[in-house]
Amino acid sequence: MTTDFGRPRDPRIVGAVLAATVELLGETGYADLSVDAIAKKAGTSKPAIYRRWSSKAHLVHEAVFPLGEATELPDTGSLPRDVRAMVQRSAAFLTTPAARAALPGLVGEMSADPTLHVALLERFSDILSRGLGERLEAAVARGEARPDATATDLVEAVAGITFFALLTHGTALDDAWVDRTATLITRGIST
Amino acid sequence: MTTDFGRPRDPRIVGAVLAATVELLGETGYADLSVDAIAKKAGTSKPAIYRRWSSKAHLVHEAVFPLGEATELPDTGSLPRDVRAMVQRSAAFLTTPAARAALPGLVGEMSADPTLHVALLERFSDILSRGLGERLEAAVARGEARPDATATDLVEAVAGITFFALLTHGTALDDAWVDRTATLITRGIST
Amino acid sequence: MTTDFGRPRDPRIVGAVLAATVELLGETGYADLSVDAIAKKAGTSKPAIYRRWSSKAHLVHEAVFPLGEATELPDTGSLPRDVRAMVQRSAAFLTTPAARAALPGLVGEMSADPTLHVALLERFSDILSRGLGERLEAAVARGEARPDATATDLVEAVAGITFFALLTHGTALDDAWVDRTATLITRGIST
Amino acid sequence: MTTDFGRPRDPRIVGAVLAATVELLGETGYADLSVDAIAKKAGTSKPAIYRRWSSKAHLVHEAVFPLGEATELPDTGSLPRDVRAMVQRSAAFLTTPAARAALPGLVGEMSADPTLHVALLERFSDILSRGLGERLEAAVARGEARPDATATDLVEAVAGITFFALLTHGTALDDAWVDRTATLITRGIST
DNA sequence: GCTTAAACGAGACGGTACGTCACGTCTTCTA
DNA sequence: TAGAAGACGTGACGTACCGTCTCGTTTAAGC
Repeated sequence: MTTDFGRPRDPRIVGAVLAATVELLGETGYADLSVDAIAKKAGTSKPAIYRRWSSKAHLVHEAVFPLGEATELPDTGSLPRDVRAMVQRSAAFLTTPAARAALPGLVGEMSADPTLHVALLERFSDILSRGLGERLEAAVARGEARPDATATDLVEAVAGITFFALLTHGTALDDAWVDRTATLITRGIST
Repeated sequence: MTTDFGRPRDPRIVGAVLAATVELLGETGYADLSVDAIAKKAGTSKPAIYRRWSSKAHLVHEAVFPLGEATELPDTGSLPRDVRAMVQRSAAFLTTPAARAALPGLVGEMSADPTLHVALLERFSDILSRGLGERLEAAVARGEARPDATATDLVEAVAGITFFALLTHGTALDDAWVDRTATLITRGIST
Repeated sequence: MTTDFGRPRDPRIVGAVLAATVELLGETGYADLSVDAIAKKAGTSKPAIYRRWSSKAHLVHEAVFPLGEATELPDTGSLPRDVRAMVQRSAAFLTTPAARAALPGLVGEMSADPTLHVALLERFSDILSRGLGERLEAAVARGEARPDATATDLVEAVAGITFFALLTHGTALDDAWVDRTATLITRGIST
Repeated sequence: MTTDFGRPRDPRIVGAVLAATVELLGETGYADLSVDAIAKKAGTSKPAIYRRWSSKAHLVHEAVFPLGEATELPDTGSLPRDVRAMVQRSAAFLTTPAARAALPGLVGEMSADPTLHVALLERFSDILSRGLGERLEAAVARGEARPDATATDLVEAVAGITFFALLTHGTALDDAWVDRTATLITRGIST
């Protein structure tokens, strides 16, 4: 319940802090990322940051997975192509330097902070599965997918495999990997 | 590079510390787990612990994923049954109270400590994929699996999906989940 | 080089910490004095202490030999009385429970920390020899003291003998001791 | 109560350890002197050291102030010369590199260890005041010293002033200092 | 020559304190 | 009231040294 009185918040601070966070994540990793350092790099102060985000984890979460990142997945009219697009987006999305550095740390803090847990999963599924339900239903109607395949399972498969691959492979996830993974999942839910 | 000289390490300490770690993980979670508390509960001292493990993360990793946990997966002679057994083991294994509490934290520290990264992945793949290569080749020979399906892909699918499900679902992973997931993966690598 | 920005240091902490230090010194001695215990007793924290003093020794030094303890020695107009007053003060000063407990330990740390060395000597000579030079010159002018007697020698004699007596005698230094010592030193620098 | 059985103690160890202690004291000072380092430098082990000395302080005490160091002070037949000899010896004795490094530390541990307290004072007075009583009586008989001057006072003066000078001056105590100090003390106890 | 027992080196042990770090909050002054 | 600055309490970190103990090995004296 913000009041209309008093000095308004400096609108540039949000952007500067998010940018500084992304930069520092790329340079030093999540563990060595201190709020003091972010504040310094953003040219602002710790209280200004905590006025906007309730914890370091929430800040990082928003910096790495910005709102409005996701658009509706293009409807290709074919299940295999749809799945491939999903895997593609998932991989592209998690292999940003900042995401690579931040994700494990965020996951680590999820268990301690239910708020973050919820926020992170929502953001995730928003990005990954926007409009997925209808598309899957259509595929089932076309006879391409099994009727018992759920959107949840599909997201679980795409996100889980991508995340694990991220932890395992030192390298980026190339097109060959995307192809193989998309094939596996597509067949997994096909009739 | 152990010497034969000097007082030998007290053989009871390793066990007591690992047990204390598992207990405390169940009680308090990874973030609130202090080495002092472990030492106290195990009836030993912080230096004695740091003589054996190079960091808290290494200790937890060994406590939660004990060596020799894994045995060869039973060869059922059928790919679907083999995959189901894998998923079953993977789920059973990660839903221990200690594992649930520790895994996110460990993953978080992996990025900061390459040593831990290696150790964790080795432990993981040892437990999950012991003898998997041969089994997959046999399945290919029987015409049950696609020739281009690799053991790595399989492990990635099983471990990734399980891990992600663990983060997502608050509850345990029941038989129905195991069935659905095993089906998805089996079809995914089938001919 | 104090800034005018930021939250100012809580002015009560310095006093509370110094008082707690003196109390604990009386109770437990220098060796068993921990910074944690001081912080607890003073109702503050270790970092707050280390913000103000660079080491335990510096803190103890300031607690035991507070600034402003010394006032100008009363000018009695007679060398014997002046010297007796000095010895008196020196003895009173070093036989405080806190001083008895702390001095040997501080002396022990002087060799390791040049900063402390300087600080301790300055504090000492400030307390003992404030205004001593003029008094000695006057005594020389009156023919009571030898012209070659220096203030340094006088301080060395008073402080050294007192300190050594403190180490040697278990008991306090009584008036008889003060008399004997003052006599020795007075004669020592007399014509 | 040592038995005659068993392997006899290696006679070279005592010497090697004392020598190593003196060397290390000169190099690193008392605070940075660890028993491990002494053992290593002496080519022996910690238990072998603790078999011979009950603590680090006792070892250092014996290393720095070896028994049999003192001989009877030469009887010059004149109080001034006797006192000068005493001051001379006291200064020579405490300005060894090892003594300079060790003394403050030892004094610091005296308060915590009564055994050491006694041992140190005995060693000190043995070295400084061997045969002093008779000499002082003779001086009194000759009318050179006041009848109420005690040997204790004399030792206190010599040792105290020297010790304090040691702490204060960075430099060695030269002949001029010895002269001035001897004069002060001699007059102090003269008729 | 065999036995015995203590000394030996190496190094692990419990204990305890050290000084440092980052968190998220709070308090001052200034704009 | 927001902002920068920076101190606050909390609580854990990993390290260091103490003096003791436990190994397996060596060394002499006594039988």
